[in-house]
Amino acid sequence: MLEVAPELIGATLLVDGVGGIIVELEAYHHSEPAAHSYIGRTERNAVMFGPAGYVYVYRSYGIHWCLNFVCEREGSASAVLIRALEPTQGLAAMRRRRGLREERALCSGPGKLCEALGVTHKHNGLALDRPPFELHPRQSTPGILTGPRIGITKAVSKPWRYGLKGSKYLSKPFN
DNA sequence: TATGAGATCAACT
DNA sequence: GTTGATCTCATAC
Repeated sequence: MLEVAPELIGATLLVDGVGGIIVELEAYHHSEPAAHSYIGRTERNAVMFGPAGYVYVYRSYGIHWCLNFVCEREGSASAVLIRALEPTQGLAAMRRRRGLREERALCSGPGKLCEALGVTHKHNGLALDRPPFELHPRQSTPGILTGPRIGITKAVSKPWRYGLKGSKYLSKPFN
């Protein structure tokens, strides 16, 4: 999973033809307390215990949705949280859903990203290679930054946050 | 610019 | 009953 996560940086994610380039994500593994799958399989996180290439969506703070890709590794439940995109496709649709905002604020965070792409719990458990999802591998290897994860209260120090170097669309800058 | 509160709900204890 | 992988807006420097 830690090998797969950086590969997704620079890839293009589309939902129903709307989306962009993944510029930031975080890795979660069920062996560390910050992950939802840490405690074990429950109704909510069941998708993470399934095969790779599926989407896990959950509600955060009662308000927002967060989008994850399941990355199976040796049968363990692991996933990457998609934290930010660089919007490239369907800008008009994203603005309509998010309200009029500056472009760099459309997808610069997990909750914003889901709202912009129209992702909700209805997408939980869907396959990444089937409609409405589309995932295109990147063409070249970009500069990748790593750092501690954001917005969690456990295992804060693990440097499992990945970002696209120099991107203006990160939820928060890397140091 | 920086900090702080409020929104709002599903899953967990 | 509590908590959280968040965001936005208001108020205070």
